[in-house]
Amino acid sequence: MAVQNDLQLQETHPLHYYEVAVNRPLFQTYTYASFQPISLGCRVQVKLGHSTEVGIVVAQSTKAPDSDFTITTIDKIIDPTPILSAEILTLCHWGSSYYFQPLGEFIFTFIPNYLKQAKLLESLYIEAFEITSKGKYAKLPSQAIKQSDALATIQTLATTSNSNLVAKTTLNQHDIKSDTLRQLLKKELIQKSLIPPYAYTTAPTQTNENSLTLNQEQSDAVSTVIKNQNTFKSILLEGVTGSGKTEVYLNICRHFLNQGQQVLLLVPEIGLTPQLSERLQTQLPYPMITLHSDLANKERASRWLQTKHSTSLVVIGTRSAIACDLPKLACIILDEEHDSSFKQQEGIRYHSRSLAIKRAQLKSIPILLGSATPSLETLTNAEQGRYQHLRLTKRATGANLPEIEIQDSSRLTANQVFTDSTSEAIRNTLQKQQQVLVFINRRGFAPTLQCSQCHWVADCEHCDVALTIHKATNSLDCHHCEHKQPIPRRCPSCNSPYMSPLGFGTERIESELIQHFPDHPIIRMDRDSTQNRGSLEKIRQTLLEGTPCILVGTQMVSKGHDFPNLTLSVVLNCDNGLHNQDFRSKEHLLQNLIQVAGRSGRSKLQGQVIIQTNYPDHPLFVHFKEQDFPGFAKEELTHRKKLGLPPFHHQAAIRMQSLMDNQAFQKLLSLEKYLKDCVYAQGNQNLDISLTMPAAIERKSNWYRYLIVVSSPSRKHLHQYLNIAHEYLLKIPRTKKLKWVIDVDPLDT
DNA sequence: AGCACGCCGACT
DNA sequence: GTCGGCGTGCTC
Repeated sequence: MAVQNDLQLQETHPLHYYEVAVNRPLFQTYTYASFQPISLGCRVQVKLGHSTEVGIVVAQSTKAPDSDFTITTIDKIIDPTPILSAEILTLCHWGSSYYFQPLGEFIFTFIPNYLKQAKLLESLYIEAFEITSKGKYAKLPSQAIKQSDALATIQTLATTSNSNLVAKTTLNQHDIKSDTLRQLLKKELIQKSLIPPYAYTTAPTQTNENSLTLNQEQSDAVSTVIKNQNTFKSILLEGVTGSGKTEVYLNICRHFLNQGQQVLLLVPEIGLTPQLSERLQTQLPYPMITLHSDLANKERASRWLQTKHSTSLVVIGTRSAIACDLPKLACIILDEEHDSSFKQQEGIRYHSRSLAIKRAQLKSIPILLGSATPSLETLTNAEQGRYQHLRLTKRATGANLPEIEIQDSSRLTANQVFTDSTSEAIRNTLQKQQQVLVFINRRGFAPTLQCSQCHWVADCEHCDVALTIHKATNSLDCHHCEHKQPIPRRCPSCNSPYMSPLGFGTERIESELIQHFPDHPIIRMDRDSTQNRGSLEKIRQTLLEGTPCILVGTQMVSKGHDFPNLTLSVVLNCDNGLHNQDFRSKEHLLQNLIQVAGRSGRSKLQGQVIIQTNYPDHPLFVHFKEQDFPGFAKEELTHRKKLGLPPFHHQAAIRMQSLMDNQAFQKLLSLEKYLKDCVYAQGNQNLDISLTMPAAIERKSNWYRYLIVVSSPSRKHLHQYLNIAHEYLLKIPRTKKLKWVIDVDPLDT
């Protein structure tokens, strides 16, 4: 072992060794030397291979490396103070090994893009001062008026704000000169830190504490969480739509904030509506930070760095906010815990719910999982006593359950959208000056373009899917890759001019509605219509005004919004959720339907829900009509238990894809054989290894995709075998033509 | 993931 | 003879 730099000059300084993780798919960390001690969690710049990388110091090396390679020194220490706390580092270590993701990449998924470069945060950080313990009781000579004034000012500002740290700019505004501060620093009466600017914490605003009085169930929920203060405890809050979960969250937040502590509120991707943050903001006289995906880079970084500097703080964020630094974290709340957007499906795969629970455990704090329709995993955890199960059974707002009607759509012709009775209901609602929601989980005009003569269908040339017709752009778009093409005039197969759209998407529903209800505004809300910044907000404002109108949209309409004058929800085309091969599709469909139903009649007005289906007798609708999610869950769980499916068996998918159709399949086959041999050799009956099979869409962007599903009732056994599989996979290099990934707790197999 | 190295085939 | 495509292996 040798150190590259000149040791002679540095001899008096001890050499430190650190493990550094970089943002690359490497399943190990690398050891670097430093003449200066560095805190764990700081960013550093290091040479790796032939390039320069930003890395995170994740550990102190326990031993000086004994092999014969040359250790290089760290080029530069980027951060004066860690950007990741020890707690977050521990969480990332756990997550990285639980999910079989490279530590560096895992850590970097939580770091804002702005901080992924080596740029020092000079533009972001500002100087701040706080009084030292020595400074608190210091007696200054009577002629040092400026210094004692300065101390007094810092003291006052510190007590009126929520932090001991007072920004230098603030002090300058109070006529305190830099020179005075320097003298106080020299006497160690104050100390200096670099902190991110405070501009992004919303200042405590006007208090509006005339909160609604809670009913018994609600206040029980609040007190259960408070009672478990400083204890690791998972609590499921199962509250029917409108039962006032938000009030519960609010009161929990208020309690902990009053104590000068912090609360982390995680919400689904599109659930982070201004509505929710406004509500919390006006009800809690404390600062709040929201972290969502479409913030400008710099602003996001600024907010992210800010969270650790403010006591009495609520952070509201999506998935990745689980790893923001909150030293005074007292409680985690995971709203809509069943929502699948908490699971990252691309790139680094992890589930925020699992990380949140792990974090609560590491920190010994309670975690509240809220939902009207809990995931069967969470329900089972509650059932088996691992989580406490609380229920909110009463609609707190006083609104009644919506009237639910299942309409048989099997006799409609191919070009008919609504049954007569549905049209009638829409007309009536508009006549009553109320609003209608039409929900269809498919964007575009129609999902297929077909030749009426020879039944040729326009398929994507890169994927095994049909192209979607988009009238707005007058093109055929693939929803699985970037491919777009013009709509052909004639059939490329038989030259017939009769090409017709098959099926319905939001665009087509919109145009149908415009024909049928020309006197009312039709508003479309899907990914295509909300691409511009602010367009979502504009739609929301229109709906809040209460003008009678029809809102047509995908999934995105069903989350988080609260429009008091919306009284009718119509659900179209949910039938593939009934018969999908994915075992979770029924669970997800019912969760979705109940959520959509919850959109109508949220105020005093009676709500109404119409489902149009070709299978009106499907048992799922019986549960839906009675809003009986627990009943459904019970049946479904019996079924899952019988089949050895989650949550009774834990699963992992080993996914492999290649640009050549055979490669990934062949390599997976040999892994399958290897794993089966291992299981056989050890005589383990506790593990099930599936056959190598094609993914639901076998070819996507020209990648041929296959998977093996490994499952076991024992988490320990599953991971034991995943470790074996992982060892094997590490010998198969991931190249430009072949990729693999282990997907622990997959949501789609 | 980058990047270099090295092996092969093509082309002034 | 050399330019460059791509498969392979390494990064403290």
